[in-house]
Amino acid sequence: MTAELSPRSVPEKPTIEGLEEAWLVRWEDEGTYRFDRSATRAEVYSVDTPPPTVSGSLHIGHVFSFTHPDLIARYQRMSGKKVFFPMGWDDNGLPTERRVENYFGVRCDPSLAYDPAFVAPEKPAERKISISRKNFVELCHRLTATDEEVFKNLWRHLGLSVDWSLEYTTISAHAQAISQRAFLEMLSRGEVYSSEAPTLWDIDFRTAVSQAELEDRERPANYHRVAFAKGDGSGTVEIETTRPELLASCVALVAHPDDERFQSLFGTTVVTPLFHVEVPVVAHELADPEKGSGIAMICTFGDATDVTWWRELSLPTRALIGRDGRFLPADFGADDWPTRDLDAARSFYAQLEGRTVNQVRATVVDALRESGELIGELRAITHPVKFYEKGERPLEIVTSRQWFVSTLAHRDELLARGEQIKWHPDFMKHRYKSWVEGLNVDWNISRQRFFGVPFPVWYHLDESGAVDFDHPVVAEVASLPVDPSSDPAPGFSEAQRNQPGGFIGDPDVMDTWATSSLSPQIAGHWGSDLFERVFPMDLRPQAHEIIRTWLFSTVVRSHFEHDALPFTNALISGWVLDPDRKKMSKSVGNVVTPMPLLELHGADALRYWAASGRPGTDTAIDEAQMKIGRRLTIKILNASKFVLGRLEGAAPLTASDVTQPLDRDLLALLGHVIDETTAAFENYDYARALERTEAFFWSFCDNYVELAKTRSYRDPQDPPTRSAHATLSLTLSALQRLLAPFVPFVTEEVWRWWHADSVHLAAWPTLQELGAAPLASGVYDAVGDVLEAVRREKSTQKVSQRREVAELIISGPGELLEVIQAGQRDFVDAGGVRSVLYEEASDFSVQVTLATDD
RNA sequence: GGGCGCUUAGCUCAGUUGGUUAGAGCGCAGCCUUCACACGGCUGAGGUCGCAGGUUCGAGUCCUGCAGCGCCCA
Repeated sequence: MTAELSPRSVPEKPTIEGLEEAWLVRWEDEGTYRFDRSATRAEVYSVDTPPPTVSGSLHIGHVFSFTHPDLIARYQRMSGKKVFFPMGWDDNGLPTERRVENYFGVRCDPSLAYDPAFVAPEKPAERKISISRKNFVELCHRLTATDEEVFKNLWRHLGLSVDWSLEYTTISAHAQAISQRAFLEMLSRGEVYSSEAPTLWDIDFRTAVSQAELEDRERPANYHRVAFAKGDGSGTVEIETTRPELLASCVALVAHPDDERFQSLFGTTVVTPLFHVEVPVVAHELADPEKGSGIAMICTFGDATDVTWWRELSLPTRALIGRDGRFLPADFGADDWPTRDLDAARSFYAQLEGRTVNQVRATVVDALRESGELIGELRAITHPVKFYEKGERPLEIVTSRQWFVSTLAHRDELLARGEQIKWHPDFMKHRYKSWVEGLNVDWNISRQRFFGVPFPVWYHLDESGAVDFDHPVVAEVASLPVDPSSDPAPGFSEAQRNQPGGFIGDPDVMDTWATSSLSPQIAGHWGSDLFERVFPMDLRPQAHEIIRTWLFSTVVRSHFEHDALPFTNALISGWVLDPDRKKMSKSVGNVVTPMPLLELHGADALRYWAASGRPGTDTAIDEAQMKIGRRLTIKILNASKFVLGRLEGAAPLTASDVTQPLDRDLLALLGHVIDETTAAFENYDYARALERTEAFFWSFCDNYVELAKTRSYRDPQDPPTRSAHATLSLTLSALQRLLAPFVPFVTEEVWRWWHADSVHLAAWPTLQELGAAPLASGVYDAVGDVLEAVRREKSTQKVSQRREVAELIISGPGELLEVIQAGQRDFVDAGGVRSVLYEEASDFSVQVTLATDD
C-alpha cells in the first residue's frame, strides 16, 4: 500500500473543541452510515438494536450499553461489511401509559366517548381527569414523540453510527401490522390460543401480567392457626394460613401423601369456620410438611400453587377477588358451593362483599377470634410474595380470558435454540437456560390496557348475545393494522357491534414484548426484500436483565415464524453502577443523567469509558476514566500533527522504504497489535482491542517518536530518513484506524488532515499493508531499555532530559549488544549521547555519565 | 434450595493454552517550561494475587473445600 502523503490542512494549534458538532453534520451530509440497500446477506452485518423504552428516564447506562454495539458496528463497517444499524423506540405499553397519566394528570376510561375538543391541562390537576381511550392514546403519541427526540439527541451526540433513515417505533402502523400479522400466523399454526384461566393480576394496573414480569419480594406476614371441624363431628383439624381472608373460597385441605400425621384424614371432609362449607382433605406432593402445621387450605386462588392443586385435583372454583382487588358476590348454596348453614354464610359474607383484601382479613380474623376458631397467637414470618415488577401491591389471581403463546410445549426446542446462540460473555447462556427450564405457564400476551397493539380478532355474538370465543373472526392480512374496537369485523357492519347476532371486538392489547420480540421483523421490514438481506441478524446487543423477556421472546417468535435463530451473537452488557459500586435506582436517587457528563468530557471520552467495560461486566461510573479518554484524544491530535508535519514535502513512500532495524521491529509489533485487536473484535472483546491499541499507541508516542525524531528531521532523500518517514506514516495510519471505533470524532478529524474520505469507511488495518517491512528483532525494546536508563539517570540527578550524556557504557551479552548497536544512532540522538562503549557481560546494565552543565 | 460471576498495588482493572524477578492507568512522590503535546513529558515508591488444602519440576492461572460480595432461577 502506498501511504498517502499530502497533508491537507494540519491546524497550527489543533483542538478538540467543536469537533463533535462539525463531524455530526458532515456525517449526515455525506451519508457515512447509510445502509447499502442493494447488499446481499453475505455482505451485510446487521444489528438488532434494542429499542429503548422512551418513557423511561435517560441515564448513563444508556451511553454505556449503546456504545458497545456501535464499537462492533464500526469495526465491521471498516472490515468491509455493509452495516445495517437501525434505531427503534419502544413506546407502546404500560410505562408510557403511566408516564402520560402522571404527566398530564389523566386516566383512561374506555367507557367515555371521544372528545375532539379535549385539551390536556398545562399542569396535572390534583385529581386525575378521566378521558376516553382515543383521547388517551393521542396523548401517549404526543408525549412519546417528544421523548424520542430526547433520546435521539443523545444518540447523535454520542456518535452512534446509526442509519437514521431506518428509525422505527413499536407503536407505528408498520409495527402494528407486523405484530398483528405475526399473531395471526401463530394463530393459524396453533401456537397461540385463548383461554379463560386463573391469571396473575395486578389490581392497580388492572391487567394480567406474565411470568416474565414477576418478581419475588420478601414481605412480612402472619401465620394464623385456624381450626376446621371434622365432617363427622369427631374433632378439629388445625391448619396455618397467611391468607385467612380467603377462607370463604376454601375448596379443600391438602397435605403431603407421605405425611404420617394426616393419613387418616385423607378421603374425609372438614367444615370451614364461619361459612360452614364442607371440603375434602386431599393429598398432593406440593404440600410442604415443614410449612406451617403441615396441612394447608386450598383456596381459589391464593397463589400459584393453589392453581396447580385446583387443576390437578379437579377442585371447584370459588373465586372471590375481583379485578379491582375487592371481594365479589359469593354464590353460597349453589351446586358446587354447598354450605351447612346458608344463612350464617350469607349474612357474614355480606360484611365482606365489596371490601378490600386487608379489610376482609381484619373482619375474618376478628370473627374467628370471637368464635374461638383462631388458635393461639399470630406467628410473624417473612416470606416471598409475587409482585408485578412495576407494581406496588401483591399480585392476585383472577380468572379471565387471555391469549397465550404456547411455550411450555416447546421447552426443549427453545433450550436447543439457546445453545445455538453465541453468547458474549459465554456464561450468560445460563441466564437463558435457567429461565426456560423454570417456565411454568405459557406466555400470556394479553393486557387489559389501552396503548398497545390490539389483537386483530373479533367474536361472534349469538342470538342471545353470548360470546363465541372459540371461533374468532380474524382480520385479513391485507387490511392490517386493524383496531377491532373501531373497525367492524370482516363481513359485518359497524351497526352490528355489540348486537345479538353481531360481533364484539377483542378489547385487549398485546404485551409490549409481544411486539418488541419482533424487532428483527419490524426493523427489517418482514415481507420485503430487505428482510432477506438482514435476517437473521448478526448481533443482538442488550442488557442481562431482559434476557428472560426480550431475548427469550424474540427467540420464541423467530423459532415459530422462521424456524431459525433471530440473531447469531448476543452481546450482553453489564450494569452501570454508581461511583460507590451501588446499583443505580430511582428510589435511591443515585441515577446519573448523561448529558452533563457528555458536555463536560466529550463524546469520545464517554465512549472510551464505556469501551473499558467488558461484555457482561458491571462497571462503575468513573469520571477519572473519562478524563483519561479525553487525554487520549488530545494525544491523538498532537501525535498526528507531529507525524504529518514530518511528512510534509516528502516524496511518495511505501512500505519498502522501511529499511532500518528499529523501524522494521516497530512494524512487527504493530502487525502483532493488528492481529490481536482484529481477533479481539471478531470475538466481541472490544475492551481488549482498546487496551492493546492504546498501549501500543502510547509506546509509539513516548518511545518510537522520540527515538526517530532527530532522524526524521534529516535530509528526506537519505534512506534512514525515508525509513523513519515511511514508518511514521504507516503506523499513524494504522493507529488512527484502530482507534476509530472508540473515539470516532477525533480520529475522523486527524484522518481528514490527509485523506479525502471518512476514516469510518476506510479499510481496517491488515498485516498485508505493511508488506515485507516488519522484521521482529527486539531492537525496539532493547533500545527502549537503554533510553529508559538514560532518562532514569537524568531524573535521579534532577537535571533536564535535555542534558547531554558524556559517556554511555552498555554491558550485556554479545547478542544483546549487537541488537542494541543496530539502533545506536537513534538512542544517541534521543538521549544526547556523546560517546558509547560496549562491554560484554552476563547481565544487562547501562552506566550513564552525564555531561557537566554548559 | 439450584446455578452463574467476582475477590490481583490506596482506587479502577488487565493478566489469553500453568513457565523466567506479577502488569497498566489513576492517585501519590520527585524532577523537567524539551523545537507534536503543560488539556504535557520523564522517573520512582507501592502487591505473601480472598482463605485452606491438592495436582505439578513449576500455580494468580488447573482441582477440591470454605468465606465474603453481586446476580439469575425456583
